[in-house]
Amino acid sequence: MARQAIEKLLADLNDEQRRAVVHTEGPVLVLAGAGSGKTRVLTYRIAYLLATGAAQPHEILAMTFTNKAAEEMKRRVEELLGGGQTPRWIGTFHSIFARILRREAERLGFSRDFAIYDETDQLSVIKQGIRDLQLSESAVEPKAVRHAISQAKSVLIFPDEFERRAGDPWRRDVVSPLYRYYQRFLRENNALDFDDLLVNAILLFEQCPDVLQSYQERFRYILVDEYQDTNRAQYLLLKLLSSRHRNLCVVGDDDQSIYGWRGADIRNILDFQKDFPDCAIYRLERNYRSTEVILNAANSVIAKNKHRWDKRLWTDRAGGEKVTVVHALTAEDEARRVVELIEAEVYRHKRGFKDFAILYRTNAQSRVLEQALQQAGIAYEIVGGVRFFERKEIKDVLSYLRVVCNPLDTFSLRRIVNFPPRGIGQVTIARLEEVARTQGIPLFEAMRRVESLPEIGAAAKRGIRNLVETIERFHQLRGELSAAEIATALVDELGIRQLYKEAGTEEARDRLNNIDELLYSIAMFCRTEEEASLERYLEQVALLADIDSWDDRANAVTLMTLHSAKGLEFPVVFITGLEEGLFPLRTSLEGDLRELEEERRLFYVGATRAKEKLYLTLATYRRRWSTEEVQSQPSRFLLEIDERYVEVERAESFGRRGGLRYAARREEFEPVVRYDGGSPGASPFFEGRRVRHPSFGEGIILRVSGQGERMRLTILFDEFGEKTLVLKYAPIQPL
DNA sequence: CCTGGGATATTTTTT
DNA sequence: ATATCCCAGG
Repeated sequence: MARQAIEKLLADLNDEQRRAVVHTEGPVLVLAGAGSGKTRVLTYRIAYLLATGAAQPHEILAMTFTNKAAEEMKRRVEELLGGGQTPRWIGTFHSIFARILRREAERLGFSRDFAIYDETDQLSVIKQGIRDLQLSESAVEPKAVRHAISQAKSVLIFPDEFERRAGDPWRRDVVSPLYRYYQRFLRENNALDFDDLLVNAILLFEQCPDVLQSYQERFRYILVDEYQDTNRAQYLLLKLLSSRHRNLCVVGDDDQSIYGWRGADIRNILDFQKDFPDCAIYRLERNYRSTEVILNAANSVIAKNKHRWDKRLWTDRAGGEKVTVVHALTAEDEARRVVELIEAEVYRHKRGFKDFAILYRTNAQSRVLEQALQQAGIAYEIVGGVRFFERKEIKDVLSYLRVVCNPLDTFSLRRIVNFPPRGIGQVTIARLEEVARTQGIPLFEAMRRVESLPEIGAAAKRGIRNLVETIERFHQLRGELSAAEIATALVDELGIRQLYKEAGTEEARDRLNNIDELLYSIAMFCRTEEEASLERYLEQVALLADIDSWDDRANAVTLMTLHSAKGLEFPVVFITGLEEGLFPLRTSLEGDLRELEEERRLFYVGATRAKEKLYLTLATYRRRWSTEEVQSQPSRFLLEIDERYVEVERAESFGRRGGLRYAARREEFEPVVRYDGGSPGASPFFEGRRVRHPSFGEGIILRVSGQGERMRLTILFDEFGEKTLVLKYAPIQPL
């Protein structure tokens, strides 16, 4: 490409960015603060490598954290180079190695149709293991076991070693046998979980040096985004793949490491310098995103972390509006106030709804916010939460497709065996499983032999015969028809749409719509992908992140978790639920300091998403799941912000009457560091207050007794008369 | 032996 | 508020 074009490319960058881009040979570590243009460095680096002819598109491997980031990177490289030169190997660790494993599956002794198990699948396997191994069901927490197994895998500890190392009884007698069971189950079902995608890639490379060598040769340049969130297995993969050409460029920020609970290991940055002593280090410390006020406020909080490298982010966007802290009484008030503030911002600064993000620590917080936005008629989009692909009807169809691909997937098979209902109940399934176990064959094989099984009733036999026939027929068709054709024909033949249509309820209509949406998504996939097999579609779905399905062009307010917000930016950001116990989350306060520091980094990530205005909101009263109401103290993060950058709004009254009134006194936050101090503050429930109960309707409080969650209310209901209810158990709402 | 209704337990973040 | 579990009816 012309020298001119290359110079034009480099002209877009500042000095430090440019140095990081043109330093193409050898190991490079880029320490890039929030908003310092690290994605820019990566895309320009790829464009530079291609423009200078240093690399062909297929010789570049780029790892991102989400599929969306990968798409974005491809798009921007194309934009810079005018298309036709897009690297094919840009993606998440999981999708890249899933792809490599499909190519080489046979070398590891499983077939390339392997299923990818998500968390729900994993939990079901573990639950079954608890039953099969006759462990005490009440004493074992499946989630904890899943987590322990996942952690072990991410540092490459397999069942044998796990057993040897298991110190405490829980690991020795519970996790260890379950881990063994779990791995066997996955293998028998031709399935891999997320961790296996990485672990097996390592095993593949270790066992087949020729395979490793071919990929080492191929990938002359390797780039990694969000390096601070990689785990041990990912690090090893990078080391293996880059050892031939040693052109490995990683970009990260230790202050934005927020996936420690998933095995991300900050040591990866330290070890990078140890393993590549000749590595070049570039620091990007100029922030282009936020105002000085926002940046300094965020910096003052993150500075409280002990375990970090000192660095000083700066910006030339001097001044800016102060960060506004909004202290509401209840979560509902908080939501209403957020909506009011959005409306005011739209009016005052002529903003569009897509300029706003509302962030929270837990998905459960989204509901109240959603309701308030709905009432105000503001368009919004929720990222994550109840995921589309986790809805029952979607999982049903996907399970069918999975079984059609891979009949060994007993787990999906069991899910669909009686959907739509075909007269096969638990007893029949149990008997078939018994047959499978005693004969040492997969469940599907047992079902194929149903004719010769006297213990199965005639009606059930007919159902099973039917199911087996359908699956085998579609399994055959896989080669001839596209994924979309198979899915449509299958849904048709099973009468699933019919089923929901006949039900006629609101819920059934939703489900029907979701099915149609799924079929449409498969059709789109077939149109855009080169290799649009059913396997590839299922893989893509399994590896989808919440953020991947976010439509960033819609003019809507975005609601999402702080984790999902990583890497994004918005003119106006609300961080909600800033209460001790919620953010930072209670569990992080009980564990060691590192967990609290990770929460603080999460706060830092959230705050640095804002370009022009940051709001921090909290409520004194919040319901955790449907009934229990907790009273909380302001988050310590609020106290840690340098007060020069903050203004405070505190709601004094309960709302609507005359609007909220505010006092701007920071002392109101002064420290109550413990979460469950339980000082009796203002409760929303007092004599004379009108309230609503879902079954008794509206009423007025006559008497209040007790404190906190044991508070008892005597209420005179308009229609049901006088009743005494315990607040903890009754979903009573103030009006 | 299957089905459906009601009771019960369960929420941290996610590839 | 939702998914899973348990029991009674068909």
